[in-house]
Amino acid sequence: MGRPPCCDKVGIKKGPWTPEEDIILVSYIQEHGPGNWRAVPTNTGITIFLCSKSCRLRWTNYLRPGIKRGNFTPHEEGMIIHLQALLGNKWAAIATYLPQRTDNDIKNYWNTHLKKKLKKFQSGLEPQMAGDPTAFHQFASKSYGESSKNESSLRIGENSSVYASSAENISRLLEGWMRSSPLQPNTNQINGISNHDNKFYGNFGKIIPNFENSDASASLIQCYRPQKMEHVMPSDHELEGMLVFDHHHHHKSSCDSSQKGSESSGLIDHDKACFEHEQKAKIDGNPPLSFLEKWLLDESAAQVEGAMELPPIF
DNA sequence: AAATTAGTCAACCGCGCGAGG
DNA sequence: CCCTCGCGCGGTTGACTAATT
Repeated sequence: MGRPPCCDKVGIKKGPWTPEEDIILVSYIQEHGPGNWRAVPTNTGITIFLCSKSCRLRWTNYLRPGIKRGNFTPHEEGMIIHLQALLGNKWAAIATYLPQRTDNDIKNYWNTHLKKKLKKFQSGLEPQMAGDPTAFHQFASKSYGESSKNESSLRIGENSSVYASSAENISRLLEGWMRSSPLQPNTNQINGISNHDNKFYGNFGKIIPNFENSDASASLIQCYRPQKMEHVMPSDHELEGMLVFDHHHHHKSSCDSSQKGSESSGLIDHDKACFEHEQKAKIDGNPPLSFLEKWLLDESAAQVEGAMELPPIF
């Protein structure tokens, strides 16, 4: 079908996204919820804007609350390897198991890191092992299983408790952020954040009503200060709070799954994908996700592997 | 210090699918 | 049925940065 019509219009700007555009997009989504992307460019009141497709992409891959940036943990790495072996290059499906990561992120990580690792791994294998498609998978299982012991909070089966943590965390964090804003002259460096930075982020609050207490604001701030934010909101505890947004929608989407069509509740792509994937899997005769989850998260996954017909990995 | 190469990742593009007319 | 539209996905590109020469 090609490019969406809105992209062909003369005067439609293409990326990269500016902070101002991000703010407008976030504030719009805050008000209307994600979805109905077609309407976003026209309703934002800006004539020169990015096409709806770009808006959706920017939101899902960058601005959406709860997105974790930075290095992948061994646990996440292991999960990706597991899931890639199971599902193939179904990055969206894989991303449903890593709620904090986007499909784009996972795809990039696979292409830039894991592919290389795999190559290295295979070249370092004994000839007979190199031909064994499960070898890398087993290698991943090991690291995945070991890291799992220390990262139980990331387990899918316990996601609900993770997500159920209070959103107040974000508010508190943001309060701290906004308080140390430009009007306080002598706070040159707070947690590595300069006055200039404070001024910049403090201004978000002026532009967007209730910005300080919004999930999106946390995400937006994180986007623009990825390194320094590690000092400010790095902990899993605090990140958990950000996930409340996702969980709320996820729960909603699961409960409201009977509501067909383009409901304005603003289903997040990820939630939709998760639900659809599960339905699809049931239809296709693939193991339902609940089973996969169990299998994936079972620390004795290696034993199960033997019982389960795995598709060739590569 | 400058030039070159390699690595990373945000963003774009093309395609397919489903819904609605 | 057929067509159009909106959306989502996977592959790819290209700008930027870091590392190396």
